[in-house]
Amino acid sequence: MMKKTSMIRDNYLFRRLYRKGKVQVTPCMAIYYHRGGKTNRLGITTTKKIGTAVARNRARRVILESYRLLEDDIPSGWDFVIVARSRAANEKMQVVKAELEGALKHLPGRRLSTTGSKK
RNA sequence: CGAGCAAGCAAGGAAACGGCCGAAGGUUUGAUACCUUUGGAGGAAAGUCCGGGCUCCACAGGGCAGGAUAGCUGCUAACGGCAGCCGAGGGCGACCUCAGGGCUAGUGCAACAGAAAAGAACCGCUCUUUUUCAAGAGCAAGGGUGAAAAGGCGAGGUAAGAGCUCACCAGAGUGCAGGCGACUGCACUGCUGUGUAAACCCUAUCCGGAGCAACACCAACAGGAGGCAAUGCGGUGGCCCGCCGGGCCUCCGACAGGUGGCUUGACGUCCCGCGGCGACGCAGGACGCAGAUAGAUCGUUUCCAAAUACAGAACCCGGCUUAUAUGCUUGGUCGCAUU
RNA sequence: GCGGGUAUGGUUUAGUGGUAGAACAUCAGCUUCCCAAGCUGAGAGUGUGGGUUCGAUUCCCAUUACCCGCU
Repeated sequence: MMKKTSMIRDNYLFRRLYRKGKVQVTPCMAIYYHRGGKTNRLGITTTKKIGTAVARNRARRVILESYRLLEDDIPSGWDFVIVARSRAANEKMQVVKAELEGALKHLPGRRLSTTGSKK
């Protein structure tokens, strides 16, 4: 069933992902991902560049909801940090969800094959 | 009907499915997880410009320095806020705006132009002497400069002039009357060197410092090197005193987790009564009550013509300022038309 | 959340009420066969909106943007 999304809260985890993780960039966000524990963990960063507190809250909510709807289809064992870009606050939730889905489609293939070549 | 003025309100709603945070209750567990019920952002939550509560430092003490305010009377816990009134300015008017004390306490500044920017005389005017040039005396009306020129304007007066005299006007002083007061009215006195205090300053009143990352508690921790020192160091803040504490500073290293504070309070909304022009005060009743800690109110679909602006509590409250789509309400004013 | 600061030509900066100055850069001319360097000259600026004042970069208020410190 729907289980609770576990969140990344500690700063050192964010720093590790920024340093060691791989990046996938879409118009609305930048996704950092790295191998983690048994369950998937998610962190969301909304910087002041996005806008006011209302815009930051909306970007965070939209990304969290997109992730929540896709969570069952994502292979486990990854940590994610999603950095919202300035368009995320204005887009509808379906757009963000489609972008996230498209970006994470690479994950299983990347996990099976050992090729680390970036596109 | 048009234009304009003032005051005020709302700040989407409904349904279905799914999701987030808190509280209470229940089941369960080694941690916890699940279920039910219930509550869950704003008029500015914003900017942090003022004021207060609260906490710690001596329950806050003395002095200096510094800062804030600036018509009067009140309201308030307090205020730089608000109300009423006074004065000045603007508008035909409804009404609006004003840091609105003191340059006859002192000091300073007033570029350029101009004779002169504060106890003024360049061009001038008049009289006397003199053939003339010029010299002496008197005057401040006229000229031009400037943002500002020695009260304004007219008449009398004079050698020429001048508040020298007079009427009106502006200001100042004195007296009387009214008002709690700011101030207003009347009379008298020729009393009249400008502006600037958002220049220094003076006067009056007020202000101790820091801020919930305050502060308190629990858990954990490891110390080493160098330097200074009882006329010293810290609490304590710009300085001195006073009080309290007890060695202090620099570098390297280690730790850097949790709980409380945390929301019931000068509380808000509605109804009603009394006092007050009003701000507001007093009294009664009913209802309501976010408390997170990477930080919660949303996502999708449908309907309502459309629902979209500015924007998200972070210790709390009273103001101010700034941003704001759309839709309304009420009361004055002016103009036109009709009766 | 709390506290503090800055804004001046394209860039780095002076300027304590009276015409806003300098350096580098840009442009034009001279010099050179050409370029560079050098010399001469020109253009270009007070974040925004109000207020005080005769007059504001300067003083006061508001606002915008940016920067810094405190876990």
